[in-house]
This record gives sequence, C-alpha cells and structure tokens, in this order.
Amino acid sequence: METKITAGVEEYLEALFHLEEENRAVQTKALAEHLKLKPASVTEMVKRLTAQKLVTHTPYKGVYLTERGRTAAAALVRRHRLSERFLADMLDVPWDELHDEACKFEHVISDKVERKLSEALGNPATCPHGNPIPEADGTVAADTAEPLVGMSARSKGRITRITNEEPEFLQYLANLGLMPDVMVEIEEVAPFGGPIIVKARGAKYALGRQVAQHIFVKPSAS
Amino acid sequence: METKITAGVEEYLEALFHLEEENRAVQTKALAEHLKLKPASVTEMVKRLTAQKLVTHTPYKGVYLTERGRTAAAALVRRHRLSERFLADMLDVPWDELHDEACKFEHVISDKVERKLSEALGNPATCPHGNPIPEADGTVAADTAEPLVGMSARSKGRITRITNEEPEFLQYLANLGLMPDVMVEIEEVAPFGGPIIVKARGAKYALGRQVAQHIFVKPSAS
DNA sequence: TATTGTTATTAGGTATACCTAACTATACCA
DNA sequence: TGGTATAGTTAGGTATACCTAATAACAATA
Ligand SMILES: [Mn+2]
Ligand SMILES: [Mn+2]
Ligand SMILES: [Mn+2]
Ligand SMILES: [Mn+2]
Repeated sequence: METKITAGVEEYLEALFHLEEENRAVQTKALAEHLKLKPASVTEMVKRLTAQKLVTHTPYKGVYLTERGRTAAAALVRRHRLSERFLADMLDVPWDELHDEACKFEHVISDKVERKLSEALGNPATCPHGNPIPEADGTVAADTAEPLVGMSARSKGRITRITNEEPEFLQYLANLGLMPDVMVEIEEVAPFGGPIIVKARGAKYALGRQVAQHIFVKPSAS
Repeated sequence: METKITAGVEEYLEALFHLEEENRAVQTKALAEHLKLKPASVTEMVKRLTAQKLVTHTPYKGVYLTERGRTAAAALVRRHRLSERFLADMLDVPWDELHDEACKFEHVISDKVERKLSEALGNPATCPHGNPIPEADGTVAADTAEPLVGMSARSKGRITRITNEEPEFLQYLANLGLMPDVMVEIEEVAPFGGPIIVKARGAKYALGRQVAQHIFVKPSAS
C-alpha cells in the first residue's frame, strides 16, 4: 500500500486534473460520469486515493487533488499531451482520434522516454488541440485566452484552445473549420442562453453555449 | 469469456513466440521462468489460454500456440519490434533499454497506429537487435543466419541478429562491439563446451556458449 | 421542520492475475 | 520395475478494480 500509481489510479488523477481545469465541482457523481463508471466504484477508488494522500474528499462538496496528487496528475497530463503531439506530428493520426490513442500511451511512458520524446518534438508547449503541456516540474503556463461563451458581440480573436476532445465534438468543429489558429469574430450573442453567432473564414456559424464553452480565444485589439 | 486479449495474456503469447523462435520446449516451468512468475500462476493462465483456443497444452510436453494464438503473438511481436525501432530511430533510446520500454508500448498500439508507425519508420524489416518484424499478416521472413555457437573454426560472417535482449547481455555485447552489421571470424572453438574465440574489429574475444548461442551470423564465403 | 430528490456509501459479487504450500503425476535412470 | 528428481496441479489467499442493489446522508425547499 505504497506509492503504487497504477493505470487505474492515473485515469482518476487525469480526470480530476481536467475537471479542475474547468473549475467544475468534482463530486463523486461527476467523476463517475466523466470516467464512465458507477458512483460506487468511484467511492471505493477515492478511498484508496485518499489513503495514498493523492486527494482529499469532502462528501457532497468535492474531491480535491493534494499537492502530491496534482504533481502526479500534471506529469500524466504532460505525457498525454506529448503523446498526442507525437501521434499528430510524427504519425499523422487524425485530430479526432488523438485523445483516445494518447489515453493509452500516457500510462507506458517512462521519465526517460518522456524527456527524449519532448526533445524530439522540439519541446512543444501545447497539444494539437491547443491545451498546455505541463512542464516536467508540474507547472502549467498561465493562459490568457477566454472561452467564446463569455465574449461580447463584435469582439475578435484567434482560437487557441479546444477543451473538449471527444471525437464527435472535434469532428463537428473540424467540419466548421474551427480549430486553433483560426481567427473568429463574434457577430451576435443571442439572449436567454441562445446561440452565439461567429464569423470565421468568411462564413457564419451559430454555436450553442455548450460548444462555445469549449472554444478558447485569445482576443485581439478590435 | 470471449476474445479478450489483455496485457497479461499478451505477455504469455509473446513469451511463447520467443521461446518457439529458439525452438525450446515450452513447458510450464520454462514459461514461468521466462515470465518471472511461479509455475502455479502459469498453470492457471495456460488453462485460460487453452479455453480461448490460443494454445494447446500437453503436460510434461509443452505449451503450443494454435494458429489463432500464433497470429495474435506475431501481431504483438510486430508491435513490440516496431516500438523498439521507434524508440531507437526517433527518440534515440539506448540499445539496452529498448526492449523493456517496448514491452510496455506493445500493449497500447492500435491497428491504425501500428500502420502509421510502420510507415513513418519506412516499413523496417527488423528491430534494432536484428530480429525480424513479422508482417501485418503474421508471416515472418525466413532467416538464413545461424548461431555463432554452431559455426566451425575459420568461418566468417556478419552479425545480423541478437536473440537475447536482456539489458546486461546487450551491454556486454555493446562493450565488445558485437552488434548487428559487425563482421566476425571464428578463430577457434574450444572443445568440451569451452569458449568460442572470435575476431571482430581487429580484437579477439572468448565467448561462452551461452553468449554465442544468441549471436546470429550470416556466413560469407571464406 | 418535514419532505423529497440527489448524492454517496455499504454490502456482497465478479473477473483478472498473482502468490504460497501441499500434493500429484511423470520421466528417466538404475 | 521401482525410486527419485523434476514438472505440474490444486487449494486457498491476496490485491485491484469493476459491478448491482440496498441503504444512508445530505441540501434545499415547501
Ligand atoms: Mn487517460
Ligand atoms: Mn489534446
Ligand atoms: Mn512484452
Ligand atoms: Mn529487439
């Protein structure tokens, strides 16, 4: 019952890291949904993670990574995003398949291979979806981009980051041409939770809030 | 109880494939030694493999891969050796560490990634230790090389293949400069299981039979 | 404050894949 | 042909990590 971080444990840490990135309350139930497991299973694993001092848990409040946990999670996310870069840059694996493939690679990369991989890729700062690759020491670069969903009409910017990497979602965005480095302008924000109309590459698209929430944009002077 | 080939199962298939390559009798005990497990564990797993029609087992005789088993094993060895090539060619991981790292990668490579990887590497025919990479259809190229241990004095050839990939063994050979593509000449074969004296790169080395058994040489006209 | 829907936990199972210790079967030699 | 070393199996355990069904705890509201 030592520091034995198995693939199973790693998936929980990864999920917690991602949910924290979106500052969502990470209750047992949310974790279970994210990991596609049953709440009972999560209760059990959270107990183990707590015993290993990787998380703290206050029922009905949330599960929180400890320092130790966050460090381990950052290392894992680093390996995940480096794997995505490898798969995209060296193997030309399609955009929407990167995440799931990387989710397997992340568990088999040793420290040494991680260093060599990062080097071979030119020490990239982000994954192919624009999400930051944590440094080897666990620090994550601050991000000044903001979600499309919070921007006001008429503002412009460059897409830097997509924070939902589910295949169907990425396919949808790829079809619209909404991916990192593309310039967008907010045409209109419909009231009462209505769509956000954006202009990109000369075309206009009406995006639901759910979608706009996961598209981050670096605003440019208007 | 279907075709669920887990990482555990894969390790057994891999071991069987390697032991068959050396045409060694693959008894429960040999398998246990090779996998660093206890015989009781092997008995149990062999039962499962038999149920899945991946092997047949005759006690005191040996465990044999079925067609199905051999195909699965060849696919695994293909992924293993492609992984080694990736780690060596693209990441510059040292010779003696390739095998153990690849042993983890082999279990997380999908068919699609395998294809892309092979392509990106230029469809290599062998791993960095000279061992053949099975084709995608499971066939393995015939090898005309023979082990140093069976060669007679005065014969010459080029090393093509090292069939023991344990780190200490590879370090030993690397120190002597005995690796694929190096020319060697048998100086003398000492009787009664004594050493084999070889000349390589101008130096002479006395190799034990255990060592010579794992060095394969393609004879050249003397 | 009592009700109710949500969230979480417990109890009891399953499956994989290891282990040790005790026992059995076999091969092979004398 | 019997004895013995070697090989193999069985029985009973452990640990991880899932599950369902039943139950408990809580938050928020009526
Ligand atoms: Mn993952
Ligand atoms: Mn990504
Ligand atoms: Mn392996
Ligand atoms: Mn190799």
